Order: sequence, then C-alpha cells, then structure tokens
Amino acid sequence: MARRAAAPPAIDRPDPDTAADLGARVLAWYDRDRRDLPWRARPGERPDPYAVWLSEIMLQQTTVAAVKPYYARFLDRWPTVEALAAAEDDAVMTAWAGLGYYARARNLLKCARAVTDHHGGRFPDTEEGLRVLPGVGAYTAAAIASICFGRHAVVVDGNVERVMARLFAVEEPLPAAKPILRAFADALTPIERAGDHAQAVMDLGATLCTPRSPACGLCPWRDACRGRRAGLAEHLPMKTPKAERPTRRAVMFWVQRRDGALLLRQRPATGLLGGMMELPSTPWEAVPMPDPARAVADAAPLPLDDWKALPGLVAHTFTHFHLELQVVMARVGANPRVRGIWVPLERLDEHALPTVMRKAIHHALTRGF
DNA sequence: GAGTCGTGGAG
DNA sequence: TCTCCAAGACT
Repeated sequence: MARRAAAPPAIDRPDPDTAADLGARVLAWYDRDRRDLPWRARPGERPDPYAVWLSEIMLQQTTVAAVKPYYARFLDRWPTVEALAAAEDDAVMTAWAGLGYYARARNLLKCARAVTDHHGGRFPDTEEGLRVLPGVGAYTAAAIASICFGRHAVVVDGNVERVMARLFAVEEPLPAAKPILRAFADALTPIERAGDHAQAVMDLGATLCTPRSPACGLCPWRDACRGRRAGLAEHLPMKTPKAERPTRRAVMFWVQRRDGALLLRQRPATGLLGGMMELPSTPWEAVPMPDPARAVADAAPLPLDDWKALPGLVAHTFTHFHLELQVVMARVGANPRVRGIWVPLERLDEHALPTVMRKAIHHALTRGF
C-alpha cells in the first residue's frame, strides 16, 4: 500500500519570488546580527553534532539562560557522545537536577548509548534517521539534520510558529493551526542553508518577534508582515485556553538518623520526576485527605507517632498542578530498618534532587531547628 | 487530540 | 501574587 503524505493545508502560499525574497532578507539579518551561543558554530565552520544535539535537548521548553550553565558542565564532563554513553545513570540525573523535564535526561542517555552502540558514535545524518532516536522528535530531528548536515528540512518550533502566524496573519488558534504554520514555514525554507534559515527565524522569534511587545521596527520582515499590517501582530498566535491548575497537597517526611543523615528515596523510573530522589511523602492528592492521621500512618517510612509538624508550607508549581507540602519531622535511632538511603546533609548535592525537593529541604533546615 | 511532564524569569 | 511562557517529546 502506497503511503501518501498528508495533503498540505490550503493556504495563501507566497509565490516563489516573494518566498525567496523573504528568505534572503532574514538570512541577511542573521548574517549580520546572529547571536553568539556556545553550541553555535562560527560562520563557515561545521557544527559538532554532539554539541548541537545536547543543546537542542536541553533547549526543549527551556530558556537559553537556564541552559547555558548546564550545557557547559555537561560538555566539560562528557566531551563526546561515547563519554556520555559510558556515564552512570545517577551521575547524569544528578547533573540534570534543576533543569526540569527529567524524561529528557533519561532519553539523553538512551540516545547517547544508541548512537554509540548502533551508529559507531556518529549521529545519523538524515531527518528520518535522527527521528527514531530517543527524545528526538520532529523539531529536533529537522534542526540537527539541517544545522549539522546541510539537509533541507523544515524546522518548526514555537518561535517559528509565532513568526509564521504573524507574518501571514494566521488567526486560527494553536494547536489547530500547526499544519498551516508548518506549510508556511515550508514555503519559506530555502534548499540551500536551510539550517541557517531555521536558526535565523528562531533568532528572530527569540529577539524581535517576541511573544509580548515585539520589536517590529527592527524586523527584516516588517514591510511584508500581514499581522503587523492588520494590527494583529502582538495578539498572534491565538491559543485555545488551557485548563486551570488544581492544587495537590501532601505531607512530606523529614527523617533524620542519629548521625544526622537524611532519608531519601528514589522515585519510580517513569512519570513525574521519574528516577529522581525524593523525601518520602503521602500521595499528592487534589482532594482533601479524608483521614490525615491515617494517611500519615500509611505513608510514613517508619511507624512513629510523634511526628513534629513544621510551621508553614512548601509551595511549588508544576506544569499542570500546584503542590503544597506540610513537612513533618522525626529523629530516629542509629540503624533503623527503612527502605531508602541515608545521606549526610553536606552530601545532598551528590544526589539527583529536583527543585521541589530542594525547596522542602531548605524549608526544613530553616524552619525545623 | 488532549494530557503529562519542571523550572525560573518577565511583566 | 499570578499568569504566561521558553529551540517539545511522548502517550
């Protein structure tokens, strides 16, 4: 059975001359104003696929400013994909701690090992070959293929979607507008220098065509921009409203051994904060606990009845819910039998503690003594 | 298609 | 304080 590409959406496609002119203008702007980023090769130099891949994974839904220090530490510690493939899981999770979206770190290791074990340590040089690697989706595959290997690939990220929505005044809200925005991006992508073109449009979105208060006066596309002409630019792209975030609550257990060590556990490998370390807690529930004392007794790592509640709560917001934690503490004997690991307070940095756990620890250290 | 999955900064 | 959002992937 012949496989057919999905029919391109009916759009008011720019004619070839217009598309070529727009492409030339944004490339000229990029050649003049390109940002100097650690993972970006200098003009004329071949980018290192490992460095570009690492940066692209870190940059998923994450700001450049947040990525920079992590990127530098990773590249310094694991300079090649083979070095990363040989790393311990815990070492990578610890190094990633604080950056968020921890499935990326798990997939990062899987991908490094796949490239090392099955591709001789070289990244595939096609979009299709890259696409099947763990953690590499449509955007990342297109970005690496075009930037590192000069392939003609259509790179669509949030910046590109915003810029296309404005340039062509697409009023259809996201995510329904995605096929239309992709079609416009496709129409503008040149055969040559597709990677530079993609980085140019993304830079444009990151520096001028920003979500709020776009700097239209400085934009190389200001004259052609239909959204600007219609006075709509700042309001595009439209988005379908998202559900509001519920608040989940839990009681978290600070258990300190006689020698001062703190009880930590590793979370399940998948799901929220998968594979990261945590303080034990009751389940995080959005509905009030019907019987708090019972819930605490059921979830407590040790059968104690003299938990001391700390004043105040720890608040943290995840992508789709708020979390409020009541911390209770207890001191136990020299060698209690408990599932988990005992970590001296001065060695907490050696463990993969996500930010919410660091907040809870900080709360206990400042309010608990 | 719609949920899940973190965090910190900006306004 | 609160909402939005950032070079998305996966189920």
